[in-house]
Amino acid sequence: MLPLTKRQREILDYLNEFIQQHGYAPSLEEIGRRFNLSSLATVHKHLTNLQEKGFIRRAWNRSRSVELVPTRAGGRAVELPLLGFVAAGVPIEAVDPANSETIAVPEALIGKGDSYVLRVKGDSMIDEQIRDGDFVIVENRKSVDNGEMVIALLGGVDVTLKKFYRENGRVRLQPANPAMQPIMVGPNDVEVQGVVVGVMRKY
Amino acid sequence: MLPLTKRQREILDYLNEFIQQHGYAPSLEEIGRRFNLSSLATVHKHLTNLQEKGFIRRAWNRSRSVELVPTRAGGRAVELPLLGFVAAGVPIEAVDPANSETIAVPEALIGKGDSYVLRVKGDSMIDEQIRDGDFVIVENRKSVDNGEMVIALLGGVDVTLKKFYRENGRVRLQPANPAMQPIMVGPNDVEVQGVVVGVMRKY
DNA sequence: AAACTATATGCGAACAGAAGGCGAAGATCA
DNA sequence: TGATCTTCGCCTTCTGTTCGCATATAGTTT
Repeated sequence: MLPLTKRQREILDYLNEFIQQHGYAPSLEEIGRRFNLSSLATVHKHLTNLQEKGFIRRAWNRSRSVELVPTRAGGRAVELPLLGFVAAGVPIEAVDPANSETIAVPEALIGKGDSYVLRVKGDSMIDEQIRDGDFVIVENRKSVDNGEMVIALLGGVDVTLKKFYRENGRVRLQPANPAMQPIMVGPNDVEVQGVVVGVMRKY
Repeated sequence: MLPLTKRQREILDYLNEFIQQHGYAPSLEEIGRRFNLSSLATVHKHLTNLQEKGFIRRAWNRSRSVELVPTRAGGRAVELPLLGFVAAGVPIEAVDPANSETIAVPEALIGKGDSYVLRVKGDSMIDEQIRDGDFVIVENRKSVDNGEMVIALLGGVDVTLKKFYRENGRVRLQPANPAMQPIMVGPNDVEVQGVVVGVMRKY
């Protein structure tokens, strides 16, 4: 779908609005009146251009036969930084934040605060329906509720993806893979770097 | 994709912002004004460089024909229709397509053809890391490779989410839940309505 | 350190083609 | 028949392209 010029965009927007409002397309004369065009030829040429660029369809020589082609552009989404990988027991392979990649994430999947995205390496969370290669959206906050999935910094070194439980003054970090053991630590040995609020996967 | 200079980055960001805001690309003159460049030749050369480095596309000698090339992992997002629910053995609770909801999906998760989104009901695909409540992005195509996950129409009635295998001239529809049995049918009893190309989940 | 080279950045002017516009006449549809 | 769409020729304005020239800037070689 080719890019539009300013005028073409204005006209397309008008078509959109008109059809939305009336349920049928405007006539050439109506379009022309809206834009103070005295010649229908001008309007006709515009429609032809819009058609060639793939934004509308028209039946030949039919009144008000303009149809909008669904545009599938620009939803509400945010570009979040893709900071690197996370795996059980391995530090994040940090990417230089300056020229890091970003990835578009639907706003619906994002929490309130700052967020970023990590790519999952390995199957440590397989029983939580997170697999190798998935993108996890992480909200940057320290406060965690029991059972939430967190990015945890262990002893200042290892960064892992685990479920978080407070138990008798200690903290249990629970992998979701039956082949792996939970980790019990004191509350001071673990620092929560963020909470997983969403997951995306591409096949 | 080659690294950008400071100036090139500034200009690319401006293009991004302008297109986002107006729905069409700026003219050379507008770009020049924004950066206090008195010569269009300068702007033109910048665009040429951006194009050679692979960040934009341009049609030759066409007005406002700059297009942003989606970056590797990032890109933009698209509003796809949220058509309803899908579960094992229960038809899609179809929503009127005219005034259906939409949901923003990163372009990176979407296939080539038309796509839509369904919400998963039940845990029939739990072993494929798809759980109750997940959003699956479905590409609208009939051709399936072995092992792909499909939206299948059975006997013209039931719509289910299953993995698809061709075996000895028959078709096996495999749920990914050990508590459920695979379904064997003839190739004419099953119609593939689409292929799952992505998953999104919100906690 | 100095010389060199390639690239990026910048200017202004001349030019060519695309986009936008006009009016009139003809063609179709309902 | 009346409402609409199509086509044609011609014009103006907008916009992109090219050319020659000049100055930074960074990396390489001597």
